[in-house]
Amino acid sequence: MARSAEPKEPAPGRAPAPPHGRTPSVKDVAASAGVSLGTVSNVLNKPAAVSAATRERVERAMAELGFVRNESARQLRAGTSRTLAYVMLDGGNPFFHDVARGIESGAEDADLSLFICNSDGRAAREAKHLDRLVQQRVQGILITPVDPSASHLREIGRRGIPLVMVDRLGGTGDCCSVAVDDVLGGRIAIEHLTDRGHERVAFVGGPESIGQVRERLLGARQVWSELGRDAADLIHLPTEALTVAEGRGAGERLAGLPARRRPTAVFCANDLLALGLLQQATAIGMRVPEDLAIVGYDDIEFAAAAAVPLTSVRQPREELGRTAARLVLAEAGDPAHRHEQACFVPELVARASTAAVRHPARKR
Amino acid sequence: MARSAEPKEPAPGRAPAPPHGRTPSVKDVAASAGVSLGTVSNVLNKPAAVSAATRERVERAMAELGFVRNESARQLRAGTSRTLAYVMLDGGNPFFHDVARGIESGAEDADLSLFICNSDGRAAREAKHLDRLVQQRVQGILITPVDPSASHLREIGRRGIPLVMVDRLGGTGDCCSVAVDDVLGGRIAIEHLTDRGHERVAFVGGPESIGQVRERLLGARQVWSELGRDAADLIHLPTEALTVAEGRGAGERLAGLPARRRPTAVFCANDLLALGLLQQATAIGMRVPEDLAIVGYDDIEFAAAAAVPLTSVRQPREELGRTAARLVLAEAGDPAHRHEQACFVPELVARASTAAVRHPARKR
DNA sequence: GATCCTATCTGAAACATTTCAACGCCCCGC
DNA sequence: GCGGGGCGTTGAAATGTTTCAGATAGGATC
Repeated sequence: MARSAEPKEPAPGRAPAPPHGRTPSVKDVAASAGVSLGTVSNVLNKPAAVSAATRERVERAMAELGFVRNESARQLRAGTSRTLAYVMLDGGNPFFHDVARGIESGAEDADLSLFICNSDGRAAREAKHLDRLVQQRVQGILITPVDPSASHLREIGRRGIPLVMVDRLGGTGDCCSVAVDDVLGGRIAIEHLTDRGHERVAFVGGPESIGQVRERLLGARQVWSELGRDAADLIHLPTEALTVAEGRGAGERLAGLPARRRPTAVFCANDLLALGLLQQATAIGMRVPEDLAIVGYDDIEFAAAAAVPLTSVRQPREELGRTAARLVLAEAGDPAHRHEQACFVPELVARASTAAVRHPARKR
Repeated sequence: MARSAEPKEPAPGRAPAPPHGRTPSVKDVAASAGVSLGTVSNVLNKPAAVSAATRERVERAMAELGFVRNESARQLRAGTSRTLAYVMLDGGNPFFHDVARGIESGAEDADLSLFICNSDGRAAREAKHLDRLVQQRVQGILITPVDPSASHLREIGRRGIPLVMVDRLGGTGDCCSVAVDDVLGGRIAIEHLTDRGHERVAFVGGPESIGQVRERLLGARQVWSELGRDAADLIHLPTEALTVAEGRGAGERLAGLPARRRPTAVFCANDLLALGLLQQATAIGMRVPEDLAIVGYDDIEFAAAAAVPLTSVRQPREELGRTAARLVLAEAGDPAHRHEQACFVPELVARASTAAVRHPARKR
C-alpha cells in the first residue's frame, strides 16, 4: 500500500519525490542541513547574514526536500499578506480587464500578488468579496464600487485597510481615488462631432445613477450650450445599462424617430453601447458614418476591431491601474499618508465611424 | 496625538472603532465575552455545540470588537487554504473570462475563493504564478497552460496539489482535464459551410503548436476529404497568434489571392481572428456573407455583436469552468481519485455572416 | 448516594514562519 | 592574558486559529 515511486518514470524534473507525506517545513530543512531553523529563515530572508558555506548547505537541503515557503505562516507572523486585491465592477467589460492589467503590473513591481474579484454590479457580491479580502488580510484593496458611498466601503477604511477607488471619484476625500475626467471626455466627444458638422446629436447612456454617465452627459451639454446650440438638438436616449444589448435597443429607438428629429450622430456612454448601436444601425441599412456617425467611450480593443472602426474617447486604462496600485502601496507604507485624488485626461481617437463625409443634409 | 474618534461623524455603521491598534483576535473576543477561546472557536465552527446564551454573548462581543477571522491562521492550522486558482492563458480573450466565471460559480458553491491569474501566453509568467500559488497552499489549480507538457506542471502534480487542465486535453492522463471536442468543432463548421454551397474554403489560424488549432483544422480536413473534395480547395492561411490583429493580416492576404483561388468562405480558429478578418474584409469592400462567408469559434459575446453577426462554434464555456471546478474539488476531497477527462460537445450558432445567399458563382 | 450520560466549556498543543536577545567564537589590540 | 567587537548561529517567543482530551456540572437511573 505504501506509495512507491513509479519505476517507469525516473524523476523527470530535478526535485525528487517529497520525503514523506507532509510537505517539508523549515524545521525539516534545518535538520537535513544540520543547522538551526533560525538559520534557515535567515537564508530565506537575509542571506547576507549567513556564511557562504552554510547558505549553500541549506540551499541544497531545500532543493533536495523540495521545500516551499508556507505563505500562511509567513503572513500570520507578519500580520499582513503579500497580496493586493481588485474588485472590478463588470467582468464582461474589457475596460476593467485592462485596468486590472495595469494594477497587476504595479503589484508585480512591489512583488505582490493580485487577487481579482468581480462584483458584477451587485452590491451583495461586492460585500461578500470584501469580507473575504478582509479575512485574508490583504495589504490593500482597489475597487470600482457598485456604489461609492456604500457603508461597507467606509467599514474597510475604518479597519485601516488601504483602499483606492478606481475609475470613481473619492467624493468626500476619505480615501484615495484614480479617475478620468469624464466631463472633459464628454466635451471632446461633442466637440469632435460638431467639428464634423453635426447639428443634431444624441447621447446614448444610462442609468444616470452611474457617475460616469452623468458626467459625460454633463460635459456634452456644456459644450452644446457654449456653442449656443438649441438644447433640444442634443437628445438623451437613456439606457438601462452599459451593455451591447442596450446599445441595440437604443439603435431601434433611434431608427423609430421621425426623420426630422433623428440625429446625424450619436455619442455613446461606452463602447459596448456603441458596438450594439453600430450593429443595429448596420442591420437596418444605415451607413456609418454617412447616415449616422458614432462616438464611443473607453476605446476597448473591440472598438478598433469593429467593422466600421469606432471613434472613441480613450482612457489611459493601464496607467489608471498602475497609479491606483502605486497609491494603495503608498498608503500601506506610510500611515501618515494624505489621501490623493488622481485625475487623468481622456483623449479622442478618431476612426472611421466619424470620418469626415460631406453630409447629405448639407451637400444638397 | 491619540487617534480620537471624529466627533463630526457619530459612528455611521454598526461596528465601533477598533479597541486599540491591533485587530482583535479570538483571544480578545474570549476575554470580552468572559469565555475561553475554545468556546469562541466553537461559536465560529460548530455553533450547535454552544448553548444559546453563550453563543449570543460571544456574538455580541465579536460585533462590538469588530472581530474578523484571520484566514492565514486558519490556513496554517488547516494546512490548506480555502482558495482555488485559475491561471488563464490570455486575459485579452473574453472566452477565458467566461470560463473563469464558470469556475467561480463552482468555487462559490464550495465556499471557496478564486484566485485568477493571467499567464499571457508566457511560460515564465505562468511558472511564477504557479510558484506563488504553491506557496499559498491553494487547494487546487485550474490552468489553461502555455505548454501542457511543461515540467512545472508535473511538478505541481508531484507535490500532490490537485490540478485540472482547462480547455486542453490531459494527454497522458496524469491529471484531470476538461475540454471541448475540437475535431468535432472543426467538422461542424465545415459541414455548415459546405451545406451553404461553398466549394472553396480557407482555414485561418495558427500557430499549429496550439492543440486547438491543430484539431480544428484536422476536423475540417476530415469532413472535406469525406465529402470527396479536392484538398487544394481547403486552403490553410496560417497566423502567428489568435488575435484580432492577426485576423486583419489574414484578411489582407486573402484579398491578395488571385480571384480564381480566392475562397468564398473562411473558417477561423477563433472569434478574435474572425472579427479582425471581418473588419478587413469590410474595409476593402467585400460584402459578408455575399462575397465572403465567415465562421468563427468560441461564440464570444462580441461575435454576436459584430456589425455582421458572426456565425460561430459555441463552446459551453461556463460549464467547462464549472466542471473543472468540480473535478479539482473531487480530487482534493478524495485521495484515491481517478483522473478524469471531461469532453464537451461544441455547437454551431448560425448567424448572418454565413446566411444563405444565392452565391454569385452559382447564380450566373 | 453512586453511577452514568449528556451538554457545555476549558486549556494546552500544534501548525510554519519570523524575530530577537543571547551566545560562542575568533581575532585584534593592549 | 584580557577586554572588546564582529560575525555567525542558536533557541525561544510570538503570531491567531482549530482541535481534542479532559474537566465540570446537572440530570436521570439505579
